[in-house]
Amino acid sequence: MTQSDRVARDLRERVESGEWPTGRRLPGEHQLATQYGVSRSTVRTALQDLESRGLTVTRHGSGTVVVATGHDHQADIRRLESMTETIRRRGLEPGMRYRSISIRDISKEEAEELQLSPSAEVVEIERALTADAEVVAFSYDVIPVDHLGGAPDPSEITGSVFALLGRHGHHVAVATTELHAAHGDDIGWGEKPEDASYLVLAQNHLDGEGRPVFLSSTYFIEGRFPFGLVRHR
Amino acid sequence: MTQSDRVARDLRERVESGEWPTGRRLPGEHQLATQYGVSRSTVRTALQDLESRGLTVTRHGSGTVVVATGHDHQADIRRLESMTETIRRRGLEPGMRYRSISIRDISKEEAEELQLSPSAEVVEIERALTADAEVVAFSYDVIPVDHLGGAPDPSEITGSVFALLGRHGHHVAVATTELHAAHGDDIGWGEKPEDASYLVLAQNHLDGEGRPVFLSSTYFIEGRFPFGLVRHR
DNA sequence: TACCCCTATTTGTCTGACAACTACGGCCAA
DNA sequence: TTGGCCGTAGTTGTCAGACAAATAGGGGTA
Repeated sequence: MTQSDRVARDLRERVESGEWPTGRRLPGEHQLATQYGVSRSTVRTALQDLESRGLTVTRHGSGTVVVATGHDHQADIRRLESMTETIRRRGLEPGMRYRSISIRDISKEEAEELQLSPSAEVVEIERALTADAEVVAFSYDVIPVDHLGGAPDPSEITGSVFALLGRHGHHVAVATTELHAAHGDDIGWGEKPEDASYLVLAQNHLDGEGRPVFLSSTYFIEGRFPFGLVRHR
Repeated sequence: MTQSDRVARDLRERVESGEWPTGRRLPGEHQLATQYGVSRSTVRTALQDLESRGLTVTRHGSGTVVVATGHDHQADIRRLESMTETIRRRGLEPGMRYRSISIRDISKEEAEELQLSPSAEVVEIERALTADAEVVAFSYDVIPVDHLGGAPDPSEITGSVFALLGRHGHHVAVATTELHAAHGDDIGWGEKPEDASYLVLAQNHLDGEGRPVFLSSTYFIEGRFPFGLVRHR
């Protein structure tokens, strides 16, 4: 956690709290620097973070104005975090219902995406994600057995896959994601809405050096988990 | 277009071209600065741009490593641009088929989102977006009449809504977006796939000072227009 | 009223320096 | 041999001060 991270986080919270409403100009960089007791370059780094999130727009000679105060009740789809974190952030109690944990041979496509030998083995986890005991998504995770130090004990697999892999030294940094929409009775299991639509996130999770860590496909039940983002030029 | 923008664009192109494959470390900031003939702070600004797009990860004391070379055939959903630009960027010929252009009273929800009086009037445009003559999405745009300087001549409404509003002094800077999934026969019209799923972008476009400019809901036919992004911590 | 110009303010860039962190190799002891 | 400690070189983070470039606003003039 660097200085500019701290300043950026504080500024984000102040913007999201509405201290400066939409359209208002923020104090100048020099003023913010003296207020926070840091240099102007540190403030500039923090302000670039806000702009990259689409909260502000900075223009040469003019200043930094707030264009969006952020979306409290929506999950920012650009932000990568475990589903557990995302649900808890919204004030709900996360939970999971496992359907199956199995070990099988890797498929050809998976081997290519994970940059593994076609003879490798993977753990496939099928589970439903719940928020306050209501199912919000169905998730299929594909984890190389080698990344877990051999065939795992099923009892070891609880909670966040991020945390599980972190215990084995694989720390997820980014995820390349494809967005899709789907519907049909062949999606999900158990109690689920009639004729639901699903927002699908097909993801390949990478560590800090770009090495593939694991794959996941998550089917969010439409209406139960709004996703939002701020797009910008 | 600033110096750091130029450096950032060039670095992006080099990363996307595969000059440094995934996992490779970029040259140090000092080296890049001398190569580009700019200061290190300018290079840092450019590198922060790459990181904010999820292409790289920079760590204190270690360096900047490429974690994703970018997705050529996918549209980056974080990037706000007109559909015309997005389609052309993929090497396809964009087109539009208008279904209706009508003027009606604003709804209560729309008035709130656009921060307008409940008695204002809006132009509603229904149209299909095509790429190489194939329909890829159905779009519903809602534009305040006042932003067009009074009731528009229907012949004036051609091409990008962004360009249309730009001619009237309203320049879109960001868009707050909700993501949804949908399906059903009541979506779209004319020739369309049987029982298709749709990825829905419900957007509120804002200008450089955070003022609402116009609303749009776009229904992308699943499979015809892949959206991607890089999520990161 | 419209236009121009000047000025104060603000962001963009530069230079040089030091602090903080990381990776790596060598060394030593078990 | 193996494991851990330590020093060193290289890298990013932060600092200070300065000037360049762009913008916004006020005042004067035609």
